[in-house]
Amino acid sequence: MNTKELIKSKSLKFTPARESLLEIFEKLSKPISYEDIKDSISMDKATFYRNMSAFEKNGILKSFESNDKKRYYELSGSMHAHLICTKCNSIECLHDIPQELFNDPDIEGITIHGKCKKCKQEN
Amino acid sequence: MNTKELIKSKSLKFTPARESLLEIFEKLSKPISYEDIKDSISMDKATFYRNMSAFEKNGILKSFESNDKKRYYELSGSMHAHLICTKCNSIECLHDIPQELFNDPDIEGITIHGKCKKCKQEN
DNA sequence: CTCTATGCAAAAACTTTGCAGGGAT
DNA sequence: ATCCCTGCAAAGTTTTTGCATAGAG
Repeated sequence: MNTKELIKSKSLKFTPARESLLEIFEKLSKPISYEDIKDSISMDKATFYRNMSAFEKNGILKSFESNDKKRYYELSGSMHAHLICTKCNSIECLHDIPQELFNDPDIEGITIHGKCKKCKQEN
Repeated sequence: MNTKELIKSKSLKFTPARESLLEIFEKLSKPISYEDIKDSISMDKATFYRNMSAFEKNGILKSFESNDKKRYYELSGSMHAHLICTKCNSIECLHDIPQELFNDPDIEGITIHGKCKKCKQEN
């Protein structure tokens, strides 16, 4: 299903703003905050957040709050854990976390707090 | 080590504000936000946050950002995971998480996202 | 044509900072 | 007496809301 079909399948209107947002999410495939992409999208922050909200409500995206007080959004497809660096606040997707953990239907997400590779070296 | 000794061991001044804060943390032993206790402490929010910061810098407390955009603080003693409810944002300490996970010195904290007991029933 | 989406500006929610006065050691 | 701590008010940061206009279906 392409971007247009995905959007229309949720009875949402297909607009340039929404198309560009989903393309960015598919291309980067990592959690993204408004701050991360505000310079590469040409839309007001209200539009960004309202679309995030619409996408999340329709199951296209999921989101979480990081340690830097920003909300991060990502496509809701793959189940994986996140590592949030306790020093630099960077976010890394952990695709090699024991998949059994996610077999528990009660677990919707896992976040590990620790140092990222870069900050670990600098210690 | 009592409250006074703990504070002085960090070369911090022992004040009524700090004493009452640590007593609350010891009594409740769960993650606490400013909102949670603002009515039961008689101190300005600036004092609360500045003391949280001082305690955290000295290893007395640790903190994390929850899904409700509030920062939660707790005593840094025990290693346990947290369950943050994806529906009501309540926070629960999970003391029965496989302790092996915490043997990895790189793991400083674990957060599980899912429904709390109460919200699970209501589904 | 109708209803949703967008931009702009203002508000909201939580935390931090500046400054002057007060208190611990 | 010296610094650190505190309260108050103002500013900072991120996200949300109100309202008028534009655009999708």
